[in-house]
Amino acid sequence: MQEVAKRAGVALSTVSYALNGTRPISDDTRQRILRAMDELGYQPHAMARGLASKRTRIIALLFPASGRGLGATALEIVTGAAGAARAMGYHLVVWSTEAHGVDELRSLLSQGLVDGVVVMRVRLRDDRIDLLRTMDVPFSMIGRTASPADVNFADIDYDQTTREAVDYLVGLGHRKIAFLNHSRESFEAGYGPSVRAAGGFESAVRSAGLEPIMWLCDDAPQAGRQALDELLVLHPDLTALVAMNELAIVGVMHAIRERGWRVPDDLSIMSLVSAVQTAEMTMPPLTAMTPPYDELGRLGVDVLIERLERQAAGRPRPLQGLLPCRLVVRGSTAPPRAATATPAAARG
Amino acid sequence: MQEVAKRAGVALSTVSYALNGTRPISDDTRQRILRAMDELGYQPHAMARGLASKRTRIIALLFPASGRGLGATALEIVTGAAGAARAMGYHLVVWSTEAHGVDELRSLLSQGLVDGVVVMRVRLRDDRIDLLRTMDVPFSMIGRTASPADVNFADIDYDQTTREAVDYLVGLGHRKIAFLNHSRESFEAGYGPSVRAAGGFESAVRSAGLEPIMWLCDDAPQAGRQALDELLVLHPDLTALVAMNELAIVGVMHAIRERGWRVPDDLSIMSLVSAVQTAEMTMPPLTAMTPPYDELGRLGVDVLIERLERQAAGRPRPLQGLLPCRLVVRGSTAPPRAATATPAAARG
DNA sequence: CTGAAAGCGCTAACAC
DNA sequence: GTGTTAGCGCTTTCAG
Repeated sequence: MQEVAKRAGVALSTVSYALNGTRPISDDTRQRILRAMDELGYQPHAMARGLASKRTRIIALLFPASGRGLGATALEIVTGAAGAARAMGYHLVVWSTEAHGVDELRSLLSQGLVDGVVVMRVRLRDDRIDLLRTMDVPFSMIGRTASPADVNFADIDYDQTTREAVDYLVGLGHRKIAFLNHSRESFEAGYGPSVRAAGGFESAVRSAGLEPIMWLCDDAPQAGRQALDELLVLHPDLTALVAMNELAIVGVMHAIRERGWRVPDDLSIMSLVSAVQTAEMTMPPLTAMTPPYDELGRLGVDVLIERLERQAAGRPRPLQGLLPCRLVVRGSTAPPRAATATPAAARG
Repeated sequence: MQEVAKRAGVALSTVSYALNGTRPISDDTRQRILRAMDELGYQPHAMARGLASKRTRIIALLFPASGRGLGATALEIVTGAAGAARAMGYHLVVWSTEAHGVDELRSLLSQGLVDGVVVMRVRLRDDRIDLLRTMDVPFSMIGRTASPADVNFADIDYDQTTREAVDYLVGLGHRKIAFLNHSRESFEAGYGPSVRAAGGFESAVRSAGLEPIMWLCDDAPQAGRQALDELLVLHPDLTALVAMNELAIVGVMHAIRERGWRVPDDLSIMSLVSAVQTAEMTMPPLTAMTPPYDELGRLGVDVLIERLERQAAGRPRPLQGLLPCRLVVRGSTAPPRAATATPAAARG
């Protein structure tokens, strides 16, 4: 740094100011400094900066170690988060502390390595969030706790997403649409996605003048099969199904085939929050509301850094971003058959 | 730290030595120090340690930003790597520099933030590896370049994995087994997995006294369909198929259904390097050789840290770990039908 | 804007 | 083992 200063013909402290923008610097001087840095291939030493400034420019991403149930999903979030951090001049460390619990998180935080934390996969009641609050560590969430009023977060707009899915099906002419939600446990536990999607479904269906049909279903092929059978007993005139559960959909589609029906001719299927990769693993590929997971990761980091840099003094109001899923039409949806004929009769 | 020393009744430097194990310390003293640290809730400051010791205890994971083609896979590697790093007292930062290229990587490395790098998804010829070599940054690879002789790496044992798959099918009684490999381009480019799997297939099949049938196929349902049709023209008595390509398998299975055949009765299907999540997305779920991706990530970190800590002076010899996939039998494989009847005739 | 200087919290060398 | 001390490479304050 001394060398840079010398080469640019300025004081060492001026170089520092130019680097952090801590103090205004004339454009001419800044250019000279930047050139000097370039010529010498100078890169500020991250640790020294961190030690001196008490701002490490490192943030942590807390993610679930469990893995199952969120393969491609979580990766996209990580990718998006890493990209956003990088773009803002931050580094992203990953901490998968779910296994080791809150104590480990506490000790990690005490090391002073990170300026803030992005918490993935928050639960409605979340120890990690409580800890972050009491330790007064800046953080943002991807997802929401039960009471996120004063916190920066990024989440999927489940309500809006479900509405759009229903609207699309209604637009195709469907009048009898069922919603296969997550499991009963998660719904009754108040799990955000389940609850908000249910709300969106009901209001969208009602405003189309239809009757809401919701079914709770575990995420397994066998559960999906059974759900379809039961649904068709109660509503034999069903023409479309919206589902939150990818593995359940596999079962549903198989059950449909066994009846001699076809997707989408006899029943349209729509996957609700489904990553590209899984939507294309079925035959036909699934029309889906695809979540912008990378943007979600990006936004999670953005709101944290916003909090870090601009909300340092006086907290204006939390930044909360809701991202809707994007409709991707593939092969599993179509207008319903003529209402007069049942599928079996129609083909028979 | 001063406080810890005071409370334990020792010198500040002794606390430091106890912390890093830089110098032998009596058990009694160590216990007193540890207790004092515990009581005061002391945590060493990561950045200060890093600055003073020139060892940051942070390593970077370089991963492909591209995302597609490796959803759940890559996540498991990240998870495994993060866990291993954590267990060894390291932090893991993620750098997805593929987009920004080698220049960005260079500047990242110059910041002195990391002690070493784990490179994911290495290509046969890889700029990133070249850069790491010239900058003399310790690194390990997950996967292999063309000439990995002197480097620490962790990779899947494709050869062994393919052998085991073939052996399993031969054990079931199959005598006519085809191998659906990756695309022609990747095979001809010498892409490691394609080439090594092909080698394993050929040698396993030959040692069972059978004829190797390999087909190159893009990773898309349509390509899979076509491949199956073509294969069955040339080898109508095929009873089993081993495939590297998950999306191609989707097409294969669909083509089989359209012929009125069933999996596994008329044709056994085996997925070669298939994550759990995708293997369970089909009906029937796929018997697969499942890669231990989390262990791969873990091992990648382990061999890097080994290099960092023990190979500091005098490089004994590189640590190179090959992990075989694990056979998971699901519903897509079975003994072949009696060889005398073709499937169609058998059912007709 | 300059130049000098005091840390940031630790490591590691030194003399004892 | 102890106690002391000189940095690590930067930020930031201070007087000019």
